[in-house]
Amino acid sequence: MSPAASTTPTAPADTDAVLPGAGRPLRADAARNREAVLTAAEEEFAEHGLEASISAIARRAGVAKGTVFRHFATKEELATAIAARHAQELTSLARRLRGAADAEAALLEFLTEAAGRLQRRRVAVLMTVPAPGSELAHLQREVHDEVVLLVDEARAAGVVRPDVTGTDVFLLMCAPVHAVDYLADPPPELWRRYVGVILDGLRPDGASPLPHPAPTWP
Amino acid sequence: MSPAASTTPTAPADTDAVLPGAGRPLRADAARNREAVLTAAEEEFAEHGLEASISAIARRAGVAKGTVFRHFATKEELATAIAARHAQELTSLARRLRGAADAEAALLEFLTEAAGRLQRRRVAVLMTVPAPGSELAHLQREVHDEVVLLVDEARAAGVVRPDVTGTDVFLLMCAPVHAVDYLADPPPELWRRYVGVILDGLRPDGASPLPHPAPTWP
DNA sequence: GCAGAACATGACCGCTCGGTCAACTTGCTA
DNA sequence: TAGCAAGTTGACCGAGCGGTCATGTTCTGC
Repeated sequence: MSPAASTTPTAPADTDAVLPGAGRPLRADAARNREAVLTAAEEEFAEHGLEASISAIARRAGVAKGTVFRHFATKEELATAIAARHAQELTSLARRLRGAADAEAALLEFLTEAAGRLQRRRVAVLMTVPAPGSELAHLQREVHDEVVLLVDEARAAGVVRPDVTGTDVFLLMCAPVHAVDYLADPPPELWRRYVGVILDGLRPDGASPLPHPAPTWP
Repeated sequence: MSPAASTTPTAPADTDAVLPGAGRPLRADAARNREAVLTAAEEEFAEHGLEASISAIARRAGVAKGTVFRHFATKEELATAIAARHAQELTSLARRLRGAADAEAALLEFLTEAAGRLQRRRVAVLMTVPAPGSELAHLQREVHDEVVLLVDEARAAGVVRPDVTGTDVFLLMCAPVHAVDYLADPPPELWRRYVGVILDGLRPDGASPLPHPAPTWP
C-alpha cells in the first residue's frame, strides 16, 4: 500500500495498474472508494459467501457498480484481494507465535485465532483452491509453510504426534468452523469446542496409527 | 416413510402427490423418468454441488426440463429427495451398527462409512440446514438420534471421552471431507486419515477439558 | 483558477438460471 | 382398439448475474 518511489507520471498508459503496490498513487477519492469497496466486500462475502453479488457490494460501499470494476477488473480479483488480507494475517500470526517458549500454547493459540478469524469472515473466501501459480496460491503457500514450522516446533516439544504434519494441521484448520456450520443457530463460540477436539486428535497421547500417508502440499 | 396401508386409488385428486409413498401409482414411463432424474441429479449434485443446474440434470437424464419440474416442483424439492436417500442410508447404517459387540469398531466403521459416502456424494446436499419442521429436518434428526445412540454405546464402552456427545460426533462427521476439499487434487482415500485424527480426538486417552459446553440439537 | 487526466456513474448487454405452459405424445383401461 | 388422462416437450418468461462504456463529475498539478 506504500506509494513507493513514484515513476514520473510521464509514462503514457502502462497496463492498467490499479494494484496496490505498483503504479502511480491513487487519487484521494479513489483511494477512499477502494477501501470502502474492500470493507464492503469483506462483510458481504462474510455474510453470503462467494456468491455475494457485486451490486450488493457496491451498494454497501456507497458507490456504483462501475467503480468496483474500476478497482478490481473481475469479481475473482476482488475476492483474491480479500483473501490476500486474510492470508497475510494468518501468516504473520503464525510467524509471531513461532519460537514461543510454550509450543503447545502457541499451537493452541494459532488454531484458536485462525478458526476465530475464519469463523468471522466465513471460510470460503480464503480457503479456495486457487489457480496454480496465482497470487492466492502463493499466499496460501506462505500460510501453509508457516504452519508447517509451527507444527514442527510443537512436534519437537512432544505436543503433537509424530505422524502428523503441518499440512495435516493446515487442512484441519477449518474443521471447527465447518462443524458449527451444520447448526441453524450455533452458539457463537461453539467452534472453540471443536478446536479442542481437533487438537486432542493431534496429540501423541493414545494416538492410533493413521490409515493413510500424509499428503504433500502441491 | 413406510408406505402405510394404501388408501384405495379411488381418491379423486388429493394435493398433487408425486411423492414416492403417497398417491396413485405412476405410469410406467413416468416412473422410469423419475428414477432417471434422481440418478442424474445425484451425479450432477455430486459433481457441482447445489449449484448444479436443472437443465444439466435434465440433459443428463435424457428428458426435457419440464419433466424434471413435473416430478419435483422445485429445485429444492429435488435436492431434498436426494438428501432423503442419503439420510436414510446413514440412519440404517447406524442402526445396523448399534449393539455391536465391539463398540469402538462400530463407531469407526460408522464414521468411515459415513465420511466415504459424504465424500462420494459431496457433503452439501445432505448436510444443509433445513427449514424447521421440513421433511429434511426430520430425516436429519433421525440420523442424529441414531448417532447419539451409537456414541452412547461407545462412551459406555470407554472408547469415547465422557464429555463428548453424539451431537458433537454428528457435527464432526463431515470434517474429514472438508479437510480434503482444500487440496486441488487430493488422494482419493486421504479423508480416511482425518477420520483417524478426529476419532483420536474423541478418545478418552489424554483428553483435555473442552472449552465450551456441548451443543444441543435443535 | 484552469485544463485535463483520473475517476464515478448507471443504463445497458449477453447470458444463465429456476420455473411456466400450451400443444403434443403415450401408456393405460375398459 | 378407442379414448382420454397422464405425461412429455421445448419455447418462453422475468429476474439477476458479471461485466462494459459513453457520458458526466471531481480532484490535482501547474
